[in-house]
Amino acid sequence: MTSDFFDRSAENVAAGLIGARLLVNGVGGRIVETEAYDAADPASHSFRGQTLRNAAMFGPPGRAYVYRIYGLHWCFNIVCDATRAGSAVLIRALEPTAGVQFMHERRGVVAARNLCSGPGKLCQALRIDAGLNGASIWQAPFAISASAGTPAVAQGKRIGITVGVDTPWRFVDADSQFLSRAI
DNA sequence: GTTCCGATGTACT
DNA sequence: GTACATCGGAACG
Repeated sequence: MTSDFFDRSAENVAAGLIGARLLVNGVGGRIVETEAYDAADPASHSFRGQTLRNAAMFGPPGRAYVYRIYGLHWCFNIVCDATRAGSAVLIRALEPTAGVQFMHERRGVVAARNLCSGPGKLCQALRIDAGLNGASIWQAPFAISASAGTPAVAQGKRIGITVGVDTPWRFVDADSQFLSRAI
C-alpha cells in the first residue's frame, strides 16, 4: 500500500480498503466493512462546512478523523481525496486477527464475531479515541497494509443515517462473518 | 429472530 | 431544545 492510497475519492478508498489489515498498537485485524462520505453528501459531517469537530476531514489524506457519537461511542474514519476536501471513509467492522485477548479485556464477555462488528465496538476494541484524531495512519500506533487475497466486495446502502440514504456507499466483504449486519 | 428504549457529548436550530 | 455515521439489554414471538 503506497502513501497516496487515500488520495482519491472516498468511495474508491472505501472499496479498496476491504481486506486490508489495520492495527492499533498491534491490536486489530482485517477490514471487512466501510462507508464513504464526502462534502457533497448530506449525510456527511463535512456537508455543512468545516467546524472544530470535523476539522480533520478538511486536512490531508491518510489522517484519522475520530469523533464521539451519541455521547458515548467513538467512530474512526480515514481522510481521503486532497482535491475534494471533506471526504473520508468510516471503518465499520474488522475481522479480529491480532491481540484478540486485549479486545476481550476491553469489550467484556462477547462472542468473537461481536468484538469489532460496528464502528463503536471497533473503537473500543482497538482503544481508538479523541487522542488519535488527526494522527497519521502511516505512523505508530497505527499500522496498515494491503489485502493478502482478493475479497468478494459487495456494495449497499449505508447504516444509521436519515439523509442520503439511497447512496450505495457501504462496502463489505460478502463472505465475512464479522459484519455489523448483512448487506 | 424482532422491536423498543435509555445512555448522553457535541453541533446546530 | 433537537438531532445524531451507536450499542446493549429487555420484552416479545
